[in-house]
Amino acid sequence: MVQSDMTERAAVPPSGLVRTSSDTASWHAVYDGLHDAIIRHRLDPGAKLVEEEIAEVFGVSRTIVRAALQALARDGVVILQRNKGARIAHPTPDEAREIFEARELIEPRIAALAAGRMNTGDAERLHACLHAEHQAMASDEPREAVYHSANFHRLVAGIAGHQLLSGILGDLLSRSSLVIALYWRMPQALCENEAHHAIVDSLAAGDQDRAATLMRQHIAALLGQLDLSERPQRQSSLAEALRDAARVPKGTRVLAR
Amino acid sequence: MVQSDMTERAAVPPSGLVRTSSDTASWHAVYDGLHDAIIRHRLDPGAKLVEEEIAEVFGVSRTIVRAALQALARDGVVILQRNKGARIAHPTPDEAREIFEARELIEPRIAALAAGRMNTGDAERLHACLHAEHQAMASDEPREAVYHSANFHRLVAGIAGHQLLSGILGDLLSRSSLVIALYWRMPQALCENEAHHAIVDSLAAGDQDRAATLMRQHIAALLGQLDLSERPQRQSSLAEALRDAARVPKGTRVLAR
DNA sequence: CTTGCGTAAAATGTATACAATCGCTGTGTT
DNA sequence: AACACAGCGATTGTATACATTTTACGCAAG
Repeated sequence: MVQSDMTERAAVPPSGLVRTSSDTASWHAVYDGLHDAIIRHRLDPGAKLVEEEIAEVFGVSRTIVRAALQALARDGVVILQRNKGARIAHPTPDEAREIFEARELIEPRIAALAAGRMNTGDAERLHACLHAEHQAMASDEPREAVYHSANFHRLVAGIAGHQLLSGILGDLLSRSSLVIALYWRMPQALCENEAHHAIVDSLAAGDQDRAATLMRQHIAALLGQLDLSERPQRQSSLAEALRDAARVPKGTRVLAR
Repeated sequence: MVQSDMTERAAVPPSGLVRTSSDTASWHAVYDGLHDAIIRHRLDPGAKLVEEEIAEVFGVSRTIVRAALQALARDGVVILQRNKGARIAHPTPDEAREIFEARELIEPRIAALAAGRMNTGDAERLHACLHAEHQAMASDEPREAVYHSANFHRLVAGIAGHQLLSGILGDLLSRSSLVIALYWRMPQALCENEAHHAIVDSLAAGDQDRAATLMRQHIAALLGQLDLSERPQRQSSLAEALRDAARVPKGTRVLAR
């Protein structure tokens, strides 16, 4: 879904019409590709992002890649260190807590707003999302399930119709994805998408108070399922914990499946 | 406070030591300069920002300026349009409402957190800020007063000790500055910094509930003092409303006083 | 006087070249 | 064997050149 066949350079347009314009900034493609790879856990927290490699994969110059990395850095999913390059963010337990505290503050309001603006199409989309999440679970693909779970929250935010809060929450959800990759306790694998079902019900019923309450409880429960016991400083600074040698064998093209 | 004497080029370091390192990204200087100029209303909403001009003022290449502009765009204080360049953002009434609604949600929580972490130094700084605001008012400099007013909220956020929420609020405050420039009803000029005094009192008393309540009421009052009656689409798209001909006479160096 | 078009100037988009820095590796010393 | 350090390759930082696009201007036709 990232890109079709970017291994071979500039991707010449099929027809004669060149259409060089495209009113969206050209780094959006790189941004989207990296963002997707990050929140779907195809790149691990802390992983190094080398500009040249990314540029080659997407068939653009480092100029464009840098713009994309800077945007991702402002989203909080990438960390930029001067002269040291870019890495996938690696939230500390404190940061993880702050992210979920912020969600606990914002999402109940979003749920309440959404409850007041639901239409049939919205309900349909929410159910489709829940179905996808359930199916991923059934297929034993927890990564996909977590991804769809986050999408559920994005959908609700879209329904709420508050551009600003939706945008803020979007960033929080992206970072939540990193937090889950790091601190999620798998044990009770079948989390509790019951919560999502209950939220959909309250939304469909237009019950703003109940939607807000359920959402707040849901976020609190999620936070409770994280293991935020202080690990040591974690890789980086101590010989980089063997340079991730195990998970990225050596010259593995870590991007582009 | 932005820069000392930027009319003449690159600001050569005073001593022989060149100090090329500086672990902060080099576009920060440009970012800070522009950001300060924007939130202090030295640049008006909607104003064009030409890369080459800015580059000349700060003595850097367009590469750096572009990075700064992109960062400002993600803050929501600058708008980037492909092939059309950058402009100071010009929030619509809807966006203005959303900004203050978000503040109404977030700032009470921040106030409550701050009330639980006050120390004497904090109280001192808050009082100093209030004093600066009052003095600016007395000197008939409403711009400065509004600036210090925003700083008051930034200070409270700093005391709260929640990095994430502070960061989010920082962006909201920057955008609020634009909203105020556009929609503030001056009539009752001496706004009501009584509200700020009352908030400081509740913070110093460590009364979390009262701090939260007062803050919520304060934000609501601010929102009420805006005139968000729908103006037409406002400049841009209709011959740019004469290209600001009135306020920027022609080749005026709009930056650098 | 207005409208339309074509050319020129200005501004932005992108790639590339080169400089600066980092981090690894191998060599020598204690 | 452990450590320090010099050198080199890899990577990032910044400026600049060039392509593309927008915008401004002038001239002619209606």
